[in-house]
Formats: sequence, structure tokens, C-alpha cells
Amino acid sequence: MIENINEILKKNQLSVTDSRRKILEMFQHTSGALAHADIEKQSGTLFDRVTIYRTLQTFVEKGIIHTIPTIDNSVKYALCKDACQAGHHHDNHVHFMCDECGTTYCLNNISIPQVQLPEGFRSTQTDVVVSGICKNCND
Amino acid sequence: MIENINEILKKNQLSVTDSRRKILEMFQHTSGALAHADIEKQSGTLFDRVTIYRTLQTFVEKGIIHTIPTIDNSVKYALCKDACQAGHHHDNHVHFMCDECGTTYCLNNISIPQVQLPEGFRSTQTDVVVSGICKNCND
DNA sequence: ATGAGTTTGCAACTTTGTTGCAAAATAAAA
DNA sequence: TTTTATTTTGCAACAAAGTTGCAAACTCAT
Ligand SMILES: [Mn+2]
Ligand SMILES: [Mn+2]
Ligand SMILES: [Zn+2]
Ligand SMILES: [Zn+2]
Repeated sequence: MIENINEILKKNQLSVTDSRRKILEMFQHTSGALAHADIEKQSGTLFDRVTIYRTLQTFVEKGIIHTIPTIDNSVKYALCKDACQAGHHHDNHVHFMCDECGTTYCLNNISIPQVQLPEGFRSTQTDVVVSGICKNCND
Repeated sequence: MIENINEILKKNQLSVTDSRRKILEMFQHTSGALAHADIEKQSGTLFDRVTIYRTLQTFVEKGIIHTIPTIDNSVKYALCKDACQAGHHHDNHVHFMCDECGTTYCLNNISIPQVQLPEGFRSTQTDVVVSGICKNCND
């Protein structure tokens, strides 16, 4: 797994540093999405707030993670599963936010439905965010 | 139109004040959505930043306006067209954000498509945000 | 017109995010 | 392995966004 992380960083022409390894590891070890605050909490005093901001930004630019729009307008991030490239993301899946536990899921197998737009509107991207009760909280 | 505004406020058991009238008027006079910053700019020194926050919050609670999730995670608001009630919104329409002019539209006639969820997930709300080029910018 | 109740503006504060720069760490070259 | 060039980090200072308490101003019912 650690090997894997180094490979991912190198493959994206990023020098391998402590903070990048740790943060990437956090994403691999969680099923849902992470907010900046989550990472800050989990890492304690390990690295600076600013470093987290910059690392997340770098990962998004490289296509390693993607941002997720949320109803409460907080910023969440999750690993890209698809073959996302630097500058071009292809995360065309539905996201789910649980009202009870707060977890945000990437539903990688549920693809975005086609939306019929009015005359004159051209779409380049469609985001779908479903909220409700997740599998865990339903049992 | 002014009459209308007073009626809306009274119908929602809100006392009629300058700031509430002006802010509601702004929403009626715009085709798209408004952010807190837009209102602050348009109103200049007319009323305090804090008043705008509180007014927007009140309007959302009363079902007069609704929030819109955005890709850049900024908070936008627009008038409720449907019969939204205090505590329960029914704005089941698609939202469109123009990459060029930045306008956010409520596509009130385009209804939210049904999304097939995995076993165990129960949905209570679905938000769809389409981005691209709007009618105005396409011509 | 009066008074109870609501709303507003101000000030002070917290939280979130950004920027410049020197020190430290990494990767490449010798 | 040692040296050097490049990148990344932490710190400090700052800017933007949002919250809270409270006294003064306003609204509305009597
Ligand atoms: Mn995702
Ligand atoms: Mn809308
Ligand atoms: Zn849950
Ligand atoms: Zn446009």
C-alpha cells in the first residue's frame, strides 16, 4: 500500500513528501469523502494548515482527487477512481450525502442521468448530489 | 409589485422592514440567483452586512428563497416559485451555472431525473447542477 | 400615542482561506 | 557520497466570510 502511494505521486511528477504521503493515505483509508477540517483533525499538529490547503489543491490539479459540491456548501474531496488526468477530470458519478452520519459517498457505478436543457443552453458538466439515509444508517 | 412584496412578508408573519423589502425586491428584479456579496454590492451602505445574513436566513426558513449548491462552493439564493412552506422546500428543479457570465438560473420547468440508488440507500432530496454556456452567452 | 416585542447596526470575535518569504527537504548532478 | 538546484514547508501576516451579544431604533397591535 505504501509502495502504491509513492507510485501514484511519482506517476504524477510530484516529489514524495511526508505530508503528501499521509494525506493520500487518509483518502485511501476512508470509504467516503474528506473535508479540509477532517484532515486537519486527523493529522493533529503533524503539518501546517497551509500545507493541507496546498496539498489538496495540487492533488485536484493532478487529477488524484476531485471536489464534490454539497448542499451545505462545504468543500469535500474524494479519490478519483476513473482515469482522471491533470487538468481533465472524468468523475461522472452521483454523490450521496447521509443526513444522519454525514458521510459523503462516491457512487462510482451510478452514472449521471441525461438532462434535457432549454433551447440555447449548452452543458459541459452535470453534478448530481443525492441526500438521504445511507446503507449503514438504514440497517 | 411593491404591494406584492408587503403581502409576501405579511403572509409569512414577518414584520415589514426596509431591508427585507429591498432585498426581496432585488430577488424579484433579477432573473438569476444572488449571492450574499451581490446583495452587499447592490445595496452599498444602505444596510449592514449582518442584516443581510440574517435576512437571507429568515427568508430561507420561511420558504421565500432557497439555497443553490454550486461547484465552486459559494452560497447562492433564488426565489422559490413552488409552494414552499416554512421548514419544507419543494424546489425540485435543475439549476444551471454559466461558465462565461457566471449567472445561475433556476430551470423551473426542468424537473429532477430519477436516480437509481444502490441497495440500502434511501433518498430524501436530489440536487442537479448543470454548468456550461447559457442562452445569452451562446447567441 | 403608548408600550411590548422585533429588528437593526455596531463592535468584537471566530473560522476559513490566501500570500510572501526564509528554512528545510527532496531530487538531480557531480 | 557529497554537492547543488529545485521544490516544498512552516511561519507570520493578512483578507474574506460568517457569528454573537447588546443597546438603540423600529414595527405593529392596543
Ligand atoms: Mn466522487
Ligand atoms: Mn432554484
Ligand atoms: Zn449514514
Ligand atoms: Zn451566460
